[in-house]
Amino acid sequence: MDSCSNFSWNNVDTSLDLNTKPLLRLINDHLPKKELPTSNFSELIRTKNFSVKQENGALVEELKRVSEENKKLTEMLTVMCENYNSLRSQLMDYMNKNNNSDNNNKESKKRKSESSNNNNNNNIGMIVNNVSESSSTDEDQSCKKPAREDTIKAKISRVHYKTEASDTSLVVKDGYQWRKYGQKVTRDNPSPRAYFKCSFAPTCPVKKKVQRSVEDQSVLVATYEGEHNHPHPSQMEANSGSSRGAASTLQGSVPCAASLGSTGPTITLDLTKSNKAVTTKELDHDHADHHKVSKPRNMDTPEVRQFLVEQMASSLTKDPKFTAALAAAISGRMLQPNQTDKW
DNA sequence: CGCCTTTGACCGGCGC
DNA sequence: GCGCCGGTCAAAGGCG
Repeated sequence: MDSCSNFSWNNVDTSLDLNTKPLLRLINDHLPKKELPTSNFSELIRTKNFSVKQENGALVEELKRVSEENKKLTEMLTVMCENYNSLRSQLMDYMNKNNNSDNNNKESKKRKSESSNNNNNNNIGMIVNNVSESSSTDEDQSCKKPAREDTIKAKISRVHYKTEASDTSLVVKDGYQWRKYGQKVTRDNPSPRAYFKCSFAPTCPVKKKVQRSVEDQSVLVATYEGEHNHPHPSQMEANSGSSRGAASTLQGSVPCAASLGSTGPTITLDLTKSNKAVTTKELDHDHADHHKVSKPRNMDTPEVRQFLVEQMASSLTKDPKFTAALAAAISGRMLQPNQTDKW
């Protein structure tokens, strides 16, 4: 959240303007009309004067009541906006403190064994601090992950993959080729954690850990460490003459999508359908060199479209600029009902 | 035969 | 120093 998201509701006229115009129209409709024949005016005065005055008075009273209600609502909105701003500032302070403490923890806890791997990632220059609701286990471990002193921590991104609950494998089809080198049952999570290295290792230092979420067993939490120093397999194939440009668009975006959101890198991919649609057998027919690579053949499927739409919607809703602009637009619409035809 | 997964052993950091 | 724990290694076996 940056200054752009510092949307000040106080700058917006929170007056609700509760349909006072229709009310005035209603009053005018009940008021004596100019075109009344003057000859009948005195008679009309006698017959209708009392009822009109009575109705007029009632409408004026209602107008006063609505105005008071409008004022109260405006005050309530003002209070809410003030509370919102104060809460937001408190949240910002809290997050800043957490980030500082996390960085301190990461620097204090270090293991020698992986320092060399991190050397290869210094050029990445991107630290991802995840605030994920379903990955407290990894959260704790991320504090223990190695971080070289006076160097930038390796890029760590976490991706949530939605899979079928019946799918017991810890295979995440992210398009890259992985070699499993270990599996452990951790203390905080009864589900085993699988350790993968990129098949291009030791050239490529990227590792990933895959573990089912404690809260939702159908969600696979994949934690990526480092960044691939080689092209995405689908991109390699595209470069080598394969005419599947759309495939690289999607698949290459998966690891990178973690940095899409400005508020947090964690994304969730629903692979429930794609798991059925894409099998390794299909891929074997295409390229034996990448026989375990997940590679959707038809990138124009409804699932892919939905995924792209969700990704775009997710990135938009996570963008504070967008939400602020949306809030301002809605406020403007509420305050300017005459311009509704422009929507 | 080569590559992969499995799985028990081992390593190293950390807390007590 | 010891035990716990997460992470890694490497031998054995499976598979195409």
